[in-house]
Amino acid sequence: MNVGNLAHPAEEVAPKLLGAILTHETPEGTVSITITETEAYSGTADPASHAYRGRTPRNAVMFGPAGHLYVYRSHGLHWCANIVTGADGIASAVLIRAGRVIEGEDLARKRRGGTVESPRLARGPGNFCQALGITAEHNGTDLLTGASVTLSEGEPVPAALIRVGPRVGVSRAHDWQHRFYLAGDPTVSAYRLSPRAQPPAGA
DNA sequence: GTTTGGATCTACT
DNA sequence: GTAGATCCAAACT
Repeated sequence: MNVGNLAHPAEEVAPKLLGAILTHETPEGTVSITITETEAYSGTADPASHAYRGRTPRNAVMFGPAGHLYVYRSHGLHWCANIVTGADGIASAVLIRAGRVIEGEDLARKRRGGTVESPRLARGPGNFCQALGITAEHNGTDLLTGASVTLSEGEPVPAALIRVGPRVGVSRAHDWQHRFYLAGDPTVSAYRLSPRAQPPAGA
């Protein structure tokens, strides 16, 4: 994974991020997680995107250059991490929904409370951030300039294992085929639709 | 200044 | 399966 690859629309970058590795180095230790599930939030035309209503102080990072980390708090409790993609000025980002811990599992489990099964350590956006130790202070971090959080290329993922599906947990445009995940991976959650999601037409 | 809604997760029934 | 926890930011009056 490199800057060139990231400077494309989120829906193009999202599948390429599968198999990539996010590493967070802290005084406590290092945790590395292979990304197994992503979701694309594509510009101001996406009703579910934070950038839908234009640039605001909170989502300003999304409008910046690719390769930065956009962290925000959801429901007052959880942190969600996005990797900003697209050219500078284009609000495009990929939400990291799930991953598999490949290094520092003990530390990740400790952050999650100590009694979490391995496949669950980084399952779900909030849990992913918790396991990796991502908080608001990492918002705006440049993943490509040697900060504590870095993005690196993992083992190539067979294209046949990459699946596309509707987005989960969003209240609008949840049927956009912008969710990408590795087929059969135990760390990928089979989440229900958001309670606020609009029911399918005709249901 | 006030209100409302949200890209979630966990626990309990 | 269902409800609750819990905080911030954007939009509106």
